[in-house]
Amino acid sequence: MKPNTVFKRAYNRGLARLGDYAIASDVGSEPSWSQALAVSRTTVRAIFSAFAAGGLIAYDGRRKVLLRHPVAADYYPEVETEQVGAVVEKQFMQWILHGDCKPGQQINALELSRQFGVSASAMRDYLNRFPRYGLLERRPSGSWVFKGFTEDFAEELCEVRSMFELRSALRFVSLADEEPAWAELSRIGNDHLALLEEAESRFTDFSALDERFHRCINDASRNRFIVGFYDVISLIFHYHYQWNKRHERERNIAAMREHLTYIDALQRRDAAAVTQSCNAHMATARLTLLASIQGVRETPDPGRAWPFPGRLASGERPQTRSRH
Amino acid sequence: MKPNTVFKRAYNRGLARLGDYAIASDVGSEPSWSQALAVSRTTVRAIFSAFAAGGLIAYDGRRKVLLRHPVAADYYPEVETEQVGAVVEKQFMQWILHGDCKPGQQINALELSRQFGVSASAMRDYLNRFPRYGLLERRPSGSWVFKGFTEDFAEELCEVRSMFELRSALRFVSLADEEPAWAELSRIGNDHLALLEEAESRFTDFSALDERFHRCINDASRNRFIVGFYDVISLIFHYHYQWNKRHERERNIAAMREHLTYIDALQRRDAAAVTQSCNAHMATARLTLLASIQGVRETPDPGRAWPFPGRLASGERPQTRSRH
DNA sequence: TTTTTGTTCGTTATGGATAAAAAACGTCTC
DNA sequence: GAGACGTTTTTTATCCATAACGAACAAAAA
Repeated sequence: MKPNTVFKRAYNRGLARLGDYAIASDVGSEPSWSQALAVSRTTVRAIFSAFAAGGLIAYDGRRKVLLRHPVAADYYPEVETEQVGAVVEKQFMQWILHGDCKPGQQINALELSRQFGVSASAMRDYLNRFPRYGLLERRPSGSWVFKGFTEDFAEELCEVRSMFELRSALRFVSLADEEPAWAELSRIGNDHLALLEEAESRFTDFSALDERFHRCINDASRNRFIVGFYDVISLIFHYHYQWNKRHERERNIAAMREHLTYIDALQRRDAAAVTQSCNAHMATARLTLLASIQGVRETPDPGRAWPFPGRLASGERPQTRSRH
Repeated sequence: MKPNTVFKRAYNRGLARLGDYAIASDVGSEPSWSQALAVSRTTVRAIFSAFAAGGLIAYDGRRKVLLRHPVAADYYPEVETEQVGAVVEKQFMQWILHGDCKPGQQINALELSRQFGVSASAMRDYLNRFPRYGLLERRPSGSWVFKGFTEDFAEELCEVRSMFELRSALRFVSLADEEPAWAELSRIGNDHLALLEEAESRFTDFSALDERFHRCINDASRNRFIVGFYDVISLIFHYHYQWNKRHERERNIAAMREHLTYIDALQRRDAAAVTQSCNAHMATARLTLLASIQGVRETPDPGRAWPFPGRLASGERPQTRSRH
């Protein structure tokens, strides 16, 4: 049956929100919470009931007054707040990128579902949604074949990416001055400068900035297929880089420099310079991705099981792979 | 539970195959039938059991001898041989294309499933597979929004199609002589000539030929994203033209002429001519699709003249996008 | 030995059940 | 009367059951 992860996640966020109120004060109406937590009022009512049962609030006629502030023990464990779909996605991407499966290999959905600890239906559901990425293919018999996160895949991905990005960038140049994209681009440029200043300490924030930048450009295409394709890029890069931290700092700094050149060309509306800087950046991204794949594929140190912790223990280094 | 449509379809094909045998002769082994009907031996055994139960064959030790030839009443109705997925797709595309559904409208999956006479699970399953076409979008709440088969959609589709097709065509030109694609292109060219000869009577066959031609070109890209994108094109065109037979003959003849020019340019490996003929054809295809959409959406005026010339009338600008 | 058949087991496609969540609809209060 | 609340109705997420289908294997026949 349907899991109440929506409730639990909203409940946790609701606990945090209780901190904004003083003891004995009214915490506000159900609709306002519905809006704030982005869930239906039905769920808000369930949360309030739980708050009341836990002695956090008390009903006083129509008012709901805060009795005490929440403590750590009030929260649901993080792990219980994940949707099955998200769990499957995470596990599946790990399975793919960790690379126990060879290109062309048939996928046993049932065994995978057991391995991931989800039902066969959930697995099927996920696989159904996945094939648009071109990594999976459906056999006529109904089973699935993993096409492989190969160099070919990366090459083809990058080829289309380059086409789309250049097209979008050139269209960006012809946007009217009052388009909000210009302001966003300007902000992104400033954020690059700020991040470069602190590159030593905060360079991992680059990933989010990178996505923001390229989405900003791709959005200018006003083409749902181009914009949608960036979801694939985003997914692949997101997961891939998560397991390839090698030379991350140098890589990111170089990418930021390229971005700045690129942004400058856009702002000058210099089509030739945009073309050049865009192509240059795409070429770098391609090389990075390819190198990254080889890094995963090569020398799989068999002595080391992949240390997928359910949750990283504190003090544990996040996501390093010592074989690099 | 799982429907036995595979069995029924194979059974019908098996009945037809029984006609090849003489009364009282051995109809052959299970493996040979498994191969011929492209189903597993398990299914063949089920079919043979049904044949025996229906008095069509009799087991004589290890031999299976034909008792009588099948008659019309032996066949399962065609309708029962369709997979649920196929039924949903057909109904859904029909609903979209002639439908009263407006762009941006929320889709009620449960009601649709009732309307189509399938289970909610099947509907959900289908919707999960569908969104890659960019026509549907998932709301965070889990429901679906129909983005609309609008002119914008068609424009964006055609834009990407043009990019991909040109890229593929230019790569086609650089294929080595011994690549089988050249032979296929040559056959396709001949089939065009043959079809033009009989255009009066067989012009509906053009649809299949058109797909074969463009797939042949797109395959040259050797890029799974480009090749995969043609599935979207194919689906849209397939279903759309099915309900827009207006001016079909003129449309098809014009397209075939353009194809022949295009093919000739490819065979001469003349990149400039390829670029020109490809772009011209893409522009025509775009106009055809747009007109076709308007034909569905607007008052279907059967008397109206075909509003798009096979070749662009002089002075008409190709590929204008009024919103830029 | 090679092919065919009987049998068993594992996997997939679909429908159905159920609790969660959202939406809709009144009623009530300030 | 606008917004808040209580209640009912509808829709969704997930799991499960089951028959269909496929694949592998052993025994039997050619």
